[in-house]
Amino acid sequence: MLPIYLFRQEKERVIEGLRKKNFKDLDLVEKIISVDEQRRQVQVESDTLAATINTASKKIGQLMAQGQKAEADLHKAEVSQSKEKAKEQVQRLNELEAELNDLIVRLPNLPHASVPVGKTPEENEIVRSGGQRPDLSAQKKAHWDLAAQYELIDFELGNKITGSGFPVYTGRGARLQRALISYFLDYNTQAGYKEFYPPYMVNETTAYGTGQLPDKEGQMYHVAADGFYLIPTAEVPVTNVYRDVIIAEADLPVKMTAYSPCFRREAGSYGKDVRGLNRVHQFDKVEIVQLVHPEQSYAVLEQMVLHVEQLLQSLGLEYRILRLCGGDMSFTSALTYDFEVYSAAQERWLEVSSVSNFENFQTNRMKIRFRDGSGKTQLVHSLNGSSLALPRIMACLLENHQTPGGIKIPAALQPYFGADAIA
RNA sequence: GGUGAGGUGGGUGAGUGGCCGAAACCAACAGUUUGCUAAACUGUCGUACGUUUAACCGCGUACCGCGGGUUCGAAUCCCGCCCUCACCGCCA
Repeated sequence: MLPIYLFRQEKERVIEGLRKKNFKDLDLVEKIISVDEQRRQVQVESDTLAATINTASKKIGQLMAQGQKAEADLHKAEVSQSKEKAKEQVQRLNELEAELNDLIVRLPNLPHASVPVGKTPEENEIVRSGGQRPDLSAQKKAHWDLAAQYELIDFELGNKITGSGFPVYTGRGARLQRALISYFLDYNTQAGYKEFYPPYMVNETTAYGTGQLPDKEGQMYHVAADGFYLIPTAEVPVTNVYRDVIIAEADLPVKMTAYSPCFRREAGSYGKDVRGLNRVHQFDKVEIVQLVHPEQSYAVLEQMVLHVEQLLQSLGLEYRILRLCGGDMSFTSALTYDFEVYSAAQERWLEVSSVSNFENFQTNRMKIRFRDGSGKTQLVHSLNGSSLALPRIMACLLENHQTPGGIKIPAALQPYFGADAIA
């Protein structure tokens, strides 16, 4: 959520940013400013009254100690009266604070200056592309056909055991999953990311911290009996590692990576583009997260993009990098780069990674701070990205590296997979 | 699931109604001393909101797991909840 000082000091910038993000309800900004003013006014009154009660109470204590009971009783009566009023004010203050919070939480993050203006995915900006489009003139099968042919993934079995969107990987398909996870994690730890193996269920506070709650409640699986949520991405538990922590400036940047399965209900997205591995309810992903000094976050974002790009290159896949336009960005992001890989058999681009700078939008909520040179606490900036999401990578590996004689495995993966082809 | 113990500042831990935002020790930071390091000594050392300010300082308020209650006054007493630890039971 946006820090309140932005509204007081940079109202115009807030409005301009919201507009770029295609946010409609701009009246909220004025409402927030007005509620904030009320809140401060009430706090001044409330604090003043509390101060007089506190001094009076101390006075009573002294009088009692001196045995001046009658005098003390006089003050007691006074305090009793003020107390009721004080209670009302505290209640009013709490109401205003809650109202303010409810309002601010509804506003998305402000986009960075480099974010293109636009409303739809068509208006995203292609930053660059790379890799080679394969020649599939000899054979061009979609990944679900290849998966069936080599018995790598059993979608029907997933239906039987759980339901649609829960594929079962078998044999060399399962092995390839494991190989990808290990490869990605090793690649990240070699770049200095500390590996985490987080819980796959989180409590409400944690889900709130990264912004899944209160809005995206319907997107997560909920374990009602215990009040837990299945994580939609490792970003949720991993970023929350530092919730309520003041990090020493010398310890920045904090670099973390984690593999986890991701659970997404994908409510409302049935029917379209869901064939095979294109969209599933449970999938695997390796995530990278960084907590950095505010002045460094955009340089770090570029580093992370390069990091993911090189990983993609090592898999021999054709890719392109998009800078998302204001209307297509996520609620929490200030700048997002999407990575898409070309699915040669389906002849379409599939998103396999999304790398974002959230600035202090997440850390404001989670109170992740550092102490700067002058001893003051400041919010750090948080960033994250996928490196990478497995199902679509798997789909593109199968499709793009297929030959009539089998599926070639990229050299970087071979040590993990234990063979150079699936034949 | 059962029984018991407990949640206090970065850590250990004292504090059973006012002199407590909180002792002491450790850690950390700054300085003195020192050929360097270490040791010793001195000092600083929670967070948030508000107020004021160019900014600091200062001042006010709140916070001793969370939420209520009693009282003029609560870390301290009462009630509810959450969590942690130990042991037993069950189990991978």
